[in-house]
Amino acid sequence: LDLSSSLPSQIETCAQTSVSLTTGQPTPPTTPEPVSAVSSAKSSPRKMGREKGKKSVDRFSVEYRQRRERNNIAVRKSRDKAKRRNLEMQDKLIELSAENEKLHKTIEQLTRELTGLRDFFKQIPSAPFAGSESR
Amino acid sequence: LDLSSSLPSQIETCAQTSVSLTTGQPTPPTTPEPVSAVSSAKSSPRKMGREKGKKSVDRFSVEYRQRRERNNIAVRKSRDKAKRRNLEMQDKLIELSAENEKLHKTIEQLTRELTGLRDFFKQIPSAPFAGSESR
DNA sequence: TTTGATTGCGCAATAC
DNA sequence: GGTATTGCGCAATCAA
Repeated sequence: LDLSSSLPSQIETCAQTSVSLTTGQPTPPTTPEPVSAVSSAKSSPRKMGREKGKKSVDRFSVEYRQRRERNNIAVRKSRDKAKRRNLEMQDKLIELSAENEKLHKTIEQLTRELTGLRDFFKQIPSAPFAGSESR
Repeated sequence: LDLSSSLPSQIETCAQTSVSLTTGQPTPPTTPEPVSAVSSAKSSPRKMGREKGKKSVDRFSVEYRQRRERNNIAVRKSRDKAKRRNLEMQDKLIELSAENEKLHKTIEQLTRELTGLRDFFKQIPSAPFAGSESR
């Protein structure tokens, strides 16, 4: 089973990305804290058209960082949840499979008993039974 | 669950961690080709300590970009695979649950038949049966 | 050592 | 305006 779906996507390069944070950490494996220092104004909800107009989100504003941080938490939470769900699903699958097998065996056994009993019935000459209990 | 309402951006955005933007684009919704020009040497496998020493991986070298691109593809592939697996697991779960229910019903039915047959047996006076097939 | 596969993580878009 | 999901790229790590 192998389906190598390789789509010729050459786009999406997104250069730039000098991750290093302002702190200078080139690649901190564990340090989601880029900058604690306030680098730019933010208390002015409106009017920011000044200075580099654009709809830039000003990645250094406190609000921005707070929003990011909150989202990061939400993301983490959501992913943990999904992961847990999948794990539970996996367990359930195993559990159900086992029960299923057991059920099949039980049915086999019951069928065997029923067949035996019926054969026994038919075998008896002194029993003019011809009825069929059900189905 | 609705995910086909609007997919305006075919190409993703960039904007990674803080600073950078060598290209100047802060968060362009469409930036397939940020930099096509080779910005730094890459034909020298060793010796790069000069120039901003550091163990920086030189994020602009061609090799780096190639490795990144490969990995991105691998990541995409891996995630699609995982997603597919979970989806299949979900389907399987539903399927198994249904079968399970059916099996339970079947067992109930068989048990009923068996019981009926046995009762019928016991009811017969002209039959000195005392055996118990099994279990 | 190199390369594909996984995984944790943050970003941004978007669903809710 | 706020959280929850989702796709994506990066980097670390695993596994061949």
